Amino acid sequence: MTERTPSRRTTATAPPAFPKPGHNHARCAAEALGKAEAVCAARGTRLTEIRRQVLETVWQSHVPVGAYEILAQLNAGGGDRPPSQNSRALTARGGPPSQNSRALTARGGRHAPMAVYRALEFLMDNGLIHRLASLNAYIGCAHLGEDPHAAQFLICRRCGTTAELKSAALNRALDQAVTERGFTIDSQLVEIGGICPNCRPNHRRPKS
Amino acid sequence: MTERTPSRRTTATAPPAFPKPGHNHARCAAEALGKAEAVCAARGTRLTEIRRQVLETVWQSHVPVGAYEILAQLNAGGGDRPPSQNSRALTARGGPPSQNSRALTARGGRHAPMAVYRALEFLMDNGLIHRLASLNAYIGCAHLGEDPHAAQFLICRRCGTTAELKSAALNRALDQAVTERGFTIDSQLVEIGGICPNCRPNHRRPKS
DNA sequence: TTGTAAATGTTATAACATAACATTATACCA
DNA sequence: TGGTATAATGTTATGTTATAACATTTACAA
Ligand SMILES: [Zn+2]
Ligand SMILES: [Zn+2]
Ligand SMILES: [Zn+2]
Ligand SMILES: [Zn+2]
Repeated sequence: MTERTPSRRTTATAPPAFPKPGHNHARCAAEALGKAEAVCAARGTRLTEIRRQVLETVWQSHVPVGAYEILAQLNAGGGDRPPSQNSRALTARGGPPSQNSRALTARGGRHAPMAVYRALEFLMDNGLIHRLASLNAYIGCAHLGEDPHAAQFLICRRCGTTAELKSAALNRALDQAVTERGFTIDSQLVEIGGICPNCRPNHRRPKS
Repeated sequence: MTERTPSRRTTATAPPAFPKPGHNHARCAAEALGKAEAVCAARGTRLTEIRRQVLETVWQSHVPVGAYEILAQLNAGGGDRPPSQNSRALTARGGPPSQNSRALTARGGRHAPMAVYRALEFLMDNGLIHRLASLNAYIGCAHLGEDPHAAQFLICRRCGTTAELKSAALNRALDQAVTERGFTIDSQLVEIGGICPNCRPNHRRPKS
């Protein structure tokens, strides 16, 4: 790999900045929902009410969200949820002891876990969300409308914010290292944990 | 077992071959156990009986194994190893292993899940095994004795055989792609699914 | 010996996910 | 429009993976 010289030319892809704390996230979500509609229309699949609700919940932030947390939000009244704190990626699952999930399945909420998992499956099948195996959680796809793609993720262990990376160089390196061993890739899972630029203000930036 | 003579001597970097079906795996396991002893001795940690049993179970093949499968094998007398030097009466409740895991915790097996998870935690902390997040399963570390390292895994979806890769080039590419975004890596998770050379005999080899 | 830290035992439950079948909604055609 | 096939959702139950909390035993050495 050559040295990265910060050339002024805007040749390559635009700088995919890590999601910043103050950004207009309502716009992220609105755009994502809009594109999701388009994707489903193009594919002839139906973005039903519950699927849309789950997708909205996933897009409430750039922090991955677990299936049962989605369920809780749906059952707590769906749309006008309070800006609840991230419960993942922090050391503890702070907060009051969650309700008994078995009780929820019986009666008490409007939806059972199956409803959420089915919606998540649909959204993944249609390339609208990704699952993060290291967290057992889900996040909206940052490259909607593109073909199903292998993605990499950067997960901040402090704030939980997760960015989707689509590095061609990384994919090349991966492909080469693997092919050398006679292996044929079907799927890849790349999840990088660490500290994001927002959580380490005095980080060394590639000065531009 | 078609004896494929290793015709040419490898010239360049020794290709860390994917584990072959007919290889002398008893040797893999024996070596791993031996090195594990050394590692623990060097670190001043104790490779106790149950930890050794779990490590042996993990090393029974190159296919990752789940915690509850390890538990079942332990409780089935899996490693029929004489309990040497352990005066602790093994609370000998004989009896057939139940299917129900909850029953196991109560009574019926010799160990509860906690015992296995604790052993797994110890083995991971000491760099003796890795956890595969995409499978919720565990595999012996292929680079024992080296410092705690970031590893990548190639997982055959047909035979389950999993190889540990330690590609410097891949790590470089990863590091660059991540650093460009101002991210600092703590941990990495790279799990590649696909077909291994043993399961695709007519693959194109880098014939030299 | 005896105190202490490490290890293990024990019980309970949390957290994540799927199987199986019933019911309702939707689309599409006659 | 009505019928019917399919998709979607509801419902109940259970499977699978992992951890919390506290009791007891063991190893080790002062
Ligand atoms: Zn945003
Ligand atoms: Zn952060
Ligand atoms: Zn082997
Ligand atoms: Zn294979």
